[in-house]
Order: sequence, then C-alpha cells, then structure tokens
Amino acid sequence: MLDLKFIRDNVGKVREGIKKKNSQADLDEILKLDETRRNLLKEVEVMKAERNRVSKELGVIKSRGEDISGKSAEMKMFSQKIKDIDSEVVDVTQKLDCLMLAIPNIPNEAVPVGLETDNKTVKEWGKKKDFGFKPLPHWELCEKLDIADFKRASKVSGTGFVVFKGNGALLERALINFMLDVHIKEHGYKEIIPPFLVNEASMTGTGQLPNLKEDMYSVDKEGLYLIPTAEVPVTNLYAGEIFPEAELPLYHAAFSACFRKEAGSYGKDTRGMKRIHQFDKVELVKFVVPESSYEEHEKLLSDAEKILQKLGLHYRVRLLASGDMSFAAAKCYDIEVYSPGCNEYLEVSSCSNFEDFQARRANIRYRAQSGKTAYVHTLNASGVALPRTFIAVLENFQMEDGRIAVPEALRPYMGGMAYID
RNA sequence: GGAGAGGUGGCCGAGUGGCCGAAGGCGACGGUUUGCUAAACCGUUGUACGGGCUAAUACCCGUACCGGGGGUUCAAAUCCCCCCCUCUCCGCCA
Repeated sequence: MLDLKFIRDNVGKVREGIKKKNSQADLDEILKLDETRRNLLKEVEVMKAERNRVSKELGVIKSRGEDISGKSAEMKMFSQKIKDIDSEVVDVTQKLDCLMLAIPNIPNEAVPVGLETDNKTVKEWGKKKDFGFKPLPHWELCEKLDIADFKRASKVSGTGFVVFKGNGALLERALINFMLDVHIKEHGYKEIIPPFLVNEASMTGTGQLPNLKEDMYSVDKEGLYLIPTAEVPVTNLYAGEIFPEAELPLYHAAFSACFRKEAGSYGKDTRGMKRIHQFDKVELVKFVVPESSYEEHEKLLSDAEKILQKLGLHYRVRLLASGDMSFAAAKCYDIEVYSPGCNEYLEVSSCSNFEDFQARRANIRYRAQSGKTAYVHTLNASGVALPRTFIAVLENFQMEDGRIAVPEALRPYMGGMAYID
C-alpha cells in the first residue's frame, strides 16, 4: 500500500506508476474521497472538542450535587449529530481503504516501462548443452524411469497434480535439502517451516488479496487460504511488530508446498510439471532497512542464482518490465532456467524488492537508533521453485541410454547415487 | 468440543464511570558524577489522523487509540453484547 500523504503530494508520480503497471486503479476517486474525508474530520473534530469540554464541566457541576439534566439533554442531541457524521466518515474511509488497496506499487526508475515483451535479459550463465541426440521432454523421462506419475495423480486429485515416486521422490527431497543447506550454511539465512494455511489478514498483508483471490485455494468454512508461496506466512510473521534496528537485516529461508489454482492459464503448459496446482518451493525472505534494500536485492538475486550454478544449469536473468511485475513489487528479476526437452526458458524464481509496500500493509516497522520508527523494506525470491528445477535437472542431465546423471552437488543428498536409472 | 482465567504504551504492570493518554518499574535517549566501564542521581521518552505554522517527519492546537466490532451514557480502559487471540484444566485425536 502506498502512503496516502505520498499519493496526495505526488499525484503525477502515482498516476504514472499506475499506468506503467497497467493497472486500473481509480486515483481520481481516491483523491476525491480523501478530500471529503478530511472535510468531515475537520467538522466533527471541532464538535468532539466541544463535547469533551462540556462533559468535563458537567462532571464538575454534578460533583457539587447540582442538577445537570437540562444541559445533558441538550448534549444528547449534540452527540447524536456527532454520531451521524462519524458514520459518514466510516463510510468514506472504507471506500477509500478499499481503493487504496488496489493501487499497485510504483516501479523503480531502473525498471523498463512496458509489457512482458519489454523484459530485458541482463545476464546469462552457462550455455545450452550440445547433446548429440534429441533430448526428451521431462514427462517422457518421468514415465520411462517411473519417477513421477501424472495419470495417477489426476485420479486422486484431478488434473494439474503430480506424484513423485521412488528416485523421483528422492530427487525432490534432495533438491529441497540441498537448497536449504546452501542458503542456511553459506548465505546466512535462518530456516523457517511455516503454516501452509493462513488467514485473510496475512494474504492482504503481502498483497495477494484482494487482487489475486481467483488464484487461491481456500477453506471457506475456517476462513483460511492455502498459501501460494511461503512469502505469505514468513513475511506476515512480523506483522504489527517493531524490530530493533540492530536485528536487521533479517534473512529467512523457508520450505513449503505452494498451492495455486492457475486460473486463466488453462491450456498453457498443460503437459508435465511446468505448471501444477501444488508444488514445492524454498523461499527466501529479507527484512532490511530502507537504505540498503537495493543492495540487498542484488545479493538476494545472487543467492538464488547460486543454486542453479551449483547444479550446473544454464539460466538467464530477466529484468521485468513495469507491466509484467507483480502488483506489490517495485523491482523484480526473474531467473529462467533452460529446458532442452521443451526448448524454452522456465521461470524458477522471481526476485523482488517491495520497498515498504508490504511493510505498510502488514505494519512491519523498525526502531532506528534515533528512536524513530519507520517501515522496513521487504524482499523475497524463490531459492528456487522445485518443479521446473526438477525438469531442468532431468532434461539437462539425460543421457542417450536413458539414464539421468545426478549433478555432483546433489549426490551427497541421494546417498551417493550417481545415476537415476 | 467443554470449563475457567486473561488481553493496557518498546516491554512488564496498576487502574471498576469524569480530575486517565493512562501510576509504578524496565528499557531507550539526554545530562551530572566518573581515568574507562559499571553504579547512583536528575530529566526526557507512544502511535495515527486532521488543522495551523514551516525548510522540516521541528513546533503549536485538536481528535482518536487500553485485543477487534457494536451498544448504554452528557461522559467509557472502566458497564453491557458479539467476535478474535492467549493461558490453564478436562475430553477427543495425529
């Protein structure tokens, strides 16, 4: 959420930001409601001051044992008027808050303006492998090796789910543990295992609600949502809290399953596990002071990249254009790993700086040395998402004889296994 | 699921209708003392919103806030109702 005062003082910038993000947010209505609200407040606060003054007097008079019934009847009417204006204020404020929640974060100046087609590749690591044979897509490899089962998964849960089996399950588990170990032992993150169901306040705090409601699974009876990413519970861990500055920056690494309806993407990436409703992910979340957030953003990106480097997977880094960034992000890099079986780059991480956008929504602050409180900056990145990494490992390390060579970095996590066959 | 207790400022904790934005303590900040540190002593110390004045998030005024929402009252931290959360005990269960 943006600061209302900031919006008031920077109408041009905000309007431009909304446009860059391709958003429909109604800025004019917000400005109108804001003015109405302030006028009402001015009026009612003067009345309240009067009421407070008279009430105090009446207390004194009554304590002397004198009669106050006449004056008190008069004040009753006055109080009713106050109540009427107050309810108008509540009404206007609710409308205002609702519209405010729909205003996206403003893109950082370094972000290219435009749509998905304007994303820029800012880095490439490794290169496409020369196989000497036609590499198979992962769904064929999975079936041949019997390590993942899409048919049976759809029998128990419907389309868009997967079952890992045998060495496939082992590979999945190895990847999770490998990623966590790298981030915890080498990059200084503290591990978190969060709840996979969260309440509405948490979903609003990180900005998934109200805009992405359609894409979320919910348990309506309990008012809970299945998390689409560990970002939600981990960021909201500190909702309403104030960090001492000395505790920042705070780094968290969290494993979780993630649940996404992927509404509106039917017919896209339907084969295999490029886009599934439940997937595993290791998420990195940072809480930092505002001055350091862009420096921390670069470090975050390199922490996530490290995983693919250690696995020896060719990838590229894309700086997202304003219209392709998420609602809450100010700047975002996508890491895309190469899939030779599908011959395309697959997103495995979005590495975002939210500045104070989430912190303001979730009310996460820090107390500076000076004693002043201010909103922290929050950042997160997948470190990294499992299914597409799983795909990349299978497809990049497949051999002509049908076996998969296990990347060196994963072998210790698979009991020394060198090949999946 | 049943019974009970409780939720007050950065933290702990007093406060059952007006003189309570809220005692006291801790912490933090400033100062005195001090070779340094510690201790002691003195002082300061909530947030949000609106308005005024501004270079200013400095200052002044006002309003609101004692888990959240509603009600009673001239007046609510305090009384009433609903909800949420925490703790203890019992039951059920992985």
